[in-house]
Amino acid sequence: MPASKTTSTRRAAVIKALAHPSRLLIAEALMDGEMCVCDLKDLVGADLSTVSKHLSLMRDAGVLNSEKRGLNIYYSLACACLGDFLRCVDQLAPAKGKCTSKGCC
Amino acid sequence: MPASKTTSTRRAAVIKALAHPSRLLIAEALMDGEMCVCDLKDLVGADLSTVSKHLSLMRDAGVLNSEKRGLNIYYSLACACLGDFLRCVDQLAPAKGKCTSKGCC
DNA sequence: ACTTTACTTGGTGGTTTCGCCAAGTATCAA
DNA sequence: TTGATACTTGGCGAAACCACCAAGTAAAGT
Repeated sequence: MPASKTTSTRRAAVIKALAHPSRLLIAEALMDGEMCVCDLKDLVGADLSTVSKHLSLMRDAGVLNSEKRGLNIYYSLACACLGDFLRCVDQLAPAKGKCTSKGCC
Repeated sequence: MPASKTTSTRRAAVIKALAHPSRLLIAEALMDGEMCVCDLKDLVGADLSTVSKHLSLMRDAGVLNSEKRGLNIYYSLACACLGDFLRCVDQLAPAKGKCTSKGCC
């Protein structure tokens, strides 16, 4: 069945939440487990408010969950499937050449 | 191993190429096989120049291939992995609720 | 109550993206 | 070679995005 326009729009909103270097870096880091905002700030190296806005955006898109414990707010991946997602991305943007890795295309 | 900033930037560039409703719609349509620009124009419902620019962007990002045959230029997916990619996206943005489908999370 | 720490929200200016129109290129047919 | 079709490229205004600063909120310690 062909995808409808509304389906594509909904999916694109999720993809957009990952389509920024800092946001993707955050998501990749969270694959190893939850982190608080201050740790992610150090990772990204941007202003705290900037990181916070990235995190809110990703949470609103459904990519992240957040939980407050004491003074800290811990963010975690909403879904463990990010690895498959990135495997596809890396096939599309190989370091060199075109889809030469095993099992690709 | 943790992802580096340059890795995230390279990946984000690919993801960005799919992070737009019209571009994603195009990619989804091409899962069923190649199409020429004029067919994709009808699918998207935008100006021909707009569609052409979306296609160029996706090709430059490595998502699409293009081949000229006669007057037409046929675009096709560069990688068959898009299905896995979208499966993950749909888990992140379920129509309702949170990751309730089988095999998710 | 006051301070500190951790984070969010509002605002702002600079950059990027987006979609259309107009003009250009390339291929094929007559 | 003239014309038609298929697509690309340049340019422009409108909208969205991004990163910082400043100010606000919330929990915990003193």
